[in-house]
This record gives sequence, C-alpha cells and structure tokens, in this order.
Amino acid sequence: MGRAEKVLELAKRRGFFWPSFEIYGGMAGFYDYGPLGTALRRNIAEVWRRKFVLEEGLLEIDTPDITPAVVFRASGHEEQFTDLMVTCTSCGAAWRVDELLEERGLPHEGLSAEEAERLLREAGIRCPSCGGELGGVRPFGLMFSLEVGAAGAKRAYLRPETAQGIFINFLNLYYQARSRIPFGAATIGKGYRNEISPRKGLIRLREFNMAEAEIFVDPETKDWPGFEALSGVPLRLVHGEAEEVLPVGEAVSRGIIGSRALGYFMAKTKLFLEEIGIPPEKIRFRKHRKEELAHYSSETWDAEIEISQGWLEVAGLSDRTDYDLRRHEEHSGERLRAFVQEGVSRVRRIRPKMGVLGPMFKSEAQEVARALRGMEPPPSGPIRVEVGGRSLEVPPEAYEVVEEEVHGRSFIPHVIEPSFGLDRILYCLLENSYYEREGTGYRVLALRPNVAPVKAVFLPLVAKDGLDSLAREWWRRALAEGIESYYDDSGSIGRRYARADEIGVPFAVTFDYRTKEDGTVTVRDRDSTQQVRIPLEELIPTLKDAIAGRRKIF
RNA sequence: GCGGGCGUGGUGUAGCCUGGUUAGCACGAGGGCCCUCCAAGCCCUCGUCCCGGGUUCAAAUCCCGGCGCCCGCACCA
Repeated sequence: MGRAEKVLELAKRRGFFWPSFEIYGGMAGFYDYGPLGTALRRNIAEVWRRKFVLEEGLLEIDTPDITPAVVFRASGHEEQFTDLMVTCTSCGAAWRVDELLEERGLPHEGLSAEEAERLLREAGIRCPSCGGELGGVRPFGLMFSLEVGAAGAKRAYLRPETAQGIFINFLNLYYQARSRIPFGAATIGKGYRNEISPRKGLIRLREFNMAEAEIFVDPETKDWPGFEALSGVPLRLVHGEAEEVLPVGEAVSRGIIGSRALGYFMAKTKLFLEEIGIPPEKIRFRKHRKEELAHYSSETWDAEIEISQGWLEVAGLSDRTDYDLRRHEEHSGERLRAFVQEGVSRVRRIRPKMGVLGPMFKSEAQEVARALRGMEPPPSGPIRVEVGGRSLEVPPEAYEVVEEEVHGRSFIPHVIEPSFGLDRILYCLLENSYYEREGTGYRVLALRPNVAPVKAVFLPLVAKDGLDSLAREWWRRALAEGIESYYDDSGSIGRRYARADEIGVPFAVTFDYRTKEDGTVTVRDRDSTQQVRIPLEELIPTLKDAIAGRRKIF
C-alpha cells in the first residue's frame, strides 16, 4: 500500500472522513467528515481565522450558498462555465446546443435555455446521430443550478466560490471599514462545482470547504500595511522556467510578484501553512501562465504542498483587478467605488443642461448626458457623442463647462484574493503528518497540538486499585478547563498509547501507583514517547501551555 | 466523457478463472479474566460478498446494466 492509501485507510477507520452516501452506493465528489475530521477541519479553519481575520483585521461575513443567477451573469461565471446541452430522447447522445445552432447559422451566443429551446424547435433540429427527437435544453455547467420559489421560479446557483458574496456587499463592507482603503473581508464556507471527474478523495470535491479573503486595495499602490515586517519571508517561487527562493520583498521589487499586497498575502499564506504543521520545504508558489489565468485574473500564484502524488494546489492568490466590482457596477447600476482624499485640485468638467437636452433628444437625453459627463471638455463648439451606435451632435448651448474643486480620487478598488481549499489542506496535513514507527511499524499522526482534534488522553496504568477513578476525575477536570480529551482504560497500556498516537493525540497522561503515593503523573510525548513526571496540581496549566505552544515540555 | 483495472465484515485480504460445505484468515470493536508503561495472553460476542436484472436445480463466482474507486487521456474558476 502506498502512503496515500494508508492515509485514506486510516482516515476512514478512525473517523476522519469517508465517502458520502455509502449505503446507497455513494456519489462521486462528496465526502462526510467524521468526529475527528470535523474537529481537525475546524481547528485548521480557526488558525486561518486568527491569522487572516484577526491579525489582519479583515471583516468576516457569511452569505448564502444559494445565489441568484444574476450575480453569476455579472461575475462572468454563467457565461464562462455553462454550456447548454440537449439529450436525444431515443439514443441518449448529448449535444452542445450552441454547436447545433451554429452549424445552421442560427444565433448561438449568450442564449437562455428557453430561447435556445425555442430556436431548436423552430428549426426542427433532430439528433445528428440517429435522427431522434431531442429533449429539453438544459444548461450543463460547472455550477449546480436551482430554482427558488414555486410559480415563476427564480433561477439560482449554488455558488462556485464564496467571493461573490463579498463583492456584492462591497458598499456595506466599505462602510463597516469606515470608508478606508485598503481593507479586506473574508468568508469561511462552502463552495460547489459540478466537476466532470471528481477523484482522489478529498482532493477534488463537488461540495467543498473554502476560506477566502478579498483584499480591496488602491490600484495606484496595491499595498498592505505590515508589508515591511514580512518582506524578509523567503518564498520558493516557480515562474516560467525559473524556480528560486527569494525574500518576498525582493520578489516584489524585481517585479516577479506584481504588487506588495499580493506578496504580503503570499508570505502570510506560507506562515499559515507552517503554523498548522506543513513542513516549510513542502511549500512552494507557482505562477500561472497567461493562458492558465481565470477570466477575472491578471496574475495568480498557486500555493502548492508536496504530497506523495506530487505538488498539489491548496490555495490560489490572485490579482482580480477591478474585474468583479466593475462588472457588478455595470450589472447592478450601483456605484462601487472608493474615495481617497489627496489634496485639492481643480478640474474642468462638462455639465449637461438638461433643460435643453431633454426636448432635443427626448428618450435618448439621459444617455447623451451620461456620455457628455465622461468626456474631456473641448475648448468650445459642438461635441459629437456616440449613443446607441449612432453619432449625435450636441450644440454648445446644451452644455456648459464648469470648474470644480476635487478633494481626492474616486476609483474602483482592485482586489487581491487569497483563496484556500480547506479539504485539500486537511488532506495534505494528514499525509505529511503520517509516519510509521521504526521497527514496529505502528502508525502515528504527528499533528501539532494547535490543530490536533484531541489534545490529551487520560489513562490509568491498570483499571483497578482506584487508578481508574482517579484518572477519570482528572479527565473531567481537564474537560471543564476546555482541554479536548478522552479517557481510555480498555486494553493494555501500550495498545492505548498506540490508539492515541494513530489519531495524533500529542499528550498522554498516565496515572500509576506512584500517583497514589506522591500525587504525580507522567505526561508522554507522542513523537519521542518520552515521559516526564509532574505534580497533579501543575498538570492542567502545563497541558494548557503546551497545547497553546507557550511552553515546551519535551 | 473515452480506454484499461477493480469492488468480499469497521480495516486489510483469500475464495472468482473451473458455479455446489456453515465464505476462510488477520487486524478491529464490545463484554469478561489477567495485567506496574508502549498494539502481550485466554474465554465469549459482533459483523461481510456494491446495487439491480439475467443464465442455472444452484451465483461472491458466469453474462448485462447501473453506481463507486484506481490509472491514463480530456477537463480543471
């Protein structure tokens, strides 16, 4: 058995995770988390939350998984990730509607399913392979589609990323940030993608857990406070043909990384991964080639972790530019801008005279006015504007040129996005934590105390002579103090240690006969199996300090 | 989606080719005995042929379909 198989076997046997819906044969791309996996994932997310939300002062929000289609029309997902399909009712073959329509010279771009279905029927198109009747048109995309409400149902999707929930809340968040740029927001939640071929356990799921932050920055600086403090963090960078280790500050100043904000969050990502226990040498960042970039991104670095099958992407750090906010501005009609005060300047501007424009252009007056406002004022004379594909002449009496004081700069912020796949991170952490003891081959998960699902186990050396009740009593006290732990008196002491090692319990507290004599217990370190003897009154503070990483006891 | 391999207790496996005992073994889990520190031993107990259809007197075994897993290709926000 390879390393990955052993980890999967352990994960299932000990209750970290397993395939969903097993008794009905399962469904690809869905996994259940068991008791230990649930706790482990929560602990990983909690470290992420501390490092990103708390330390960086991000605004954490929670928005619906179910999102109206209009959001993804704006974001470009619907267009980029949906194909309309029809299935032949007699032979079962599936066809792409746009291809069927295009072959016959019919409109085929940007159609709704209803429009496409009407076009197909009107053209009397049948199955190209058997001539059978085609069924209903349905969008096949990487987004799961839904209908909300009964009559006149509203189309919606399960979100493929949490990010849109943040973008469409830009105004609320900007207000919460007291209208200061830069600021950021974050969401820990689920995303859904109807993957064509989910495989490899937790690595490619159709319903998955993500932690995403959207950092809104001034496009002129793309900076983030604290950059200097992390500029010395070394990053292993793979870009083009090159692979090198550079301090993030140098990578930014040499232009390998496009901005200080992006560099900062790459460094932060590395520190986060190390903090949960990924070995530094197993972390690298790979820059996307131009053709690899998502439709919204100008620059993306994947954070990758090395596992038995090679390097695996666990986080994506993208410069999404002003793409999303600009698109939502266009589709919603809301003004999604930030403003910074920067001295005072005088600007000449065109002010349309609506009293003249109105009668002159009637229903097009509003559009003409909007076009005028966006133009540089000419010295004098008539202005030509393009409206609705036509060129119109606006005479001088329909506008005036005014000089205004401007106290700063208004702009659509650019977005730096660190986006993490928690399921993949959890899997990588398990694989990198797994080892077998020399000689015996017993399995151990070397999980750090900060993420270990269980922090300590309380064991009587033998379950008699009062050792059991003593161990139980102290276990109860530890629980009351918030130490996630359990009591175990089943089987030999060695077996109980082995059981605990296998799920990554860092500390084992053993009550032996000496405990009854002098009030001390042994605390055993999972990885070295060394034991130290400490007085009972120091036990709980010592464990708490060791779990929090404030004190080393081994 | 295409091609190949595969699916047996909670886990790992034997049995399948060549249909025919009570589906074997190991680990595990639960109860008990015993036990002074790293999966000891003994007794008892628990639990399985992925789903559906077909062939047959008889199917874990042969055939068909589905679902799932693994590998490669394609896809991959």
